[in-house]
Amino acid sequence: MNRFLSNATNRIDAKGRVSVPSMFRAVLARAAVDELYVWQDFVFPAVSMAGPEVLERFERMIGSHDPFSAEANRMSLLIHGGGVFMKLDGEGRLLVTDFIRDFTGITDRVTFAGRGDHFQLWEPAAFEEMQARARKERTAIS
Amino acid sequence: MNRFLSNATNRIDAKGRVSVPSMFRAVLARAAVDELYVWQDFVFPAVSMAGPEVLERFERMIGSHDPFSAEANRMSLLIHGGGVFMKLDGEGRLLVTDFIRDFTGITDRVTFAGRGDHFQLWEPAAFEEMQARARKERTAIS
DNA sequence: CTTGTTCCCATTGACGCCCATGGTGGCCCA
DNA sequence: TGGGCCACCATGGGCGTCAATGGGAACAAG
Repeated sequence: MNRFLSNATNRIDAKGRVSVPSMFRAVLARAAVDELYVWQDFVFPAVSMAGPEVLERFERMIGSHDPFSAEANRMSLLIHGGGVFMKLDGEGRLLVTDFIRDFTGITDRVTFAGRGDHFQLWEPAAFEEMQARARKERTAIS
Repeated sequence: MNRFLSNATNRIDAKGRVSVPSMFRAVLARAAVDELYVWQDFVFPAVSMAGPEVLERFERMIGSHDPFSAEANRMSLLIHGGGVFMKLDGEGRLLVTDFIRDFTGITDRVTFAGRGDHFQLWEPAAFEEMQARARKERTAIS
């Protein structure tokens, strides 16, 4: 399946690197993505990653607004100002930068969470708590 | 019949595997499912399994919301972040991962419970208790 | 020169794939 | 109807491969 699914928690090593779960790397490889667009989530204290086509989608969304509107400005601020490009090393690891740490509260462990067309990096406890809350607040799904 | 019915309890072996009851495997085979969508139930401490079409049903449900809404985000957190794909081994067994254990409390035995269009994995005692409670609280069916 | 970053290589444990065994129930045949 | 044979299911374990992790050394940046 060609989606980002499930969650897994990996350790950050002494150099600040963490392995991206192989399942996610497989999805990226299938889409021939080697440079990741990374942005700070708009709702949760998590950092999201996906191929560059997501950035393009965001930009088209901005483009559909009046470029001088406050709305378009806010969007650009989040999408461009709150985003970076990153690449994985030869072993499929990424460097957990301050950009990621400050926004998520991640220290020594990272929870990767699939979100369909992208995946996210969470501080493990924050992810647990948010998922539990989502389960409670859910309006009937099935 | 092409439904998941009845329940059975199997032992987890030293490598953390457990046989899926042949009755359930037969239903999967008839539906030509070889990759299972597995999700953490939204109500009970059980994980559910079914073919990928269930995930697609969930995703259509998300798709009917504004993709940036908190509601859509919560749903995705459960459906994508709380779901995995799994496959059975050549003997029809599945690996009981931490993803399953942590959520269900399963340790060395698994109760499989048919639920019509899907089936669930329970910690045996939790299943007993929940079934007993359902029997009490049932509102007249017929 | 010092610090942080990237590219390699090493290790260990987990997982996938394969084959083996025992036990139970069903089926056939006498 | 009883006995025995056979098939299938649940379970156990070997072994090769790959993922996750650790660390060295070359390299670039300040």
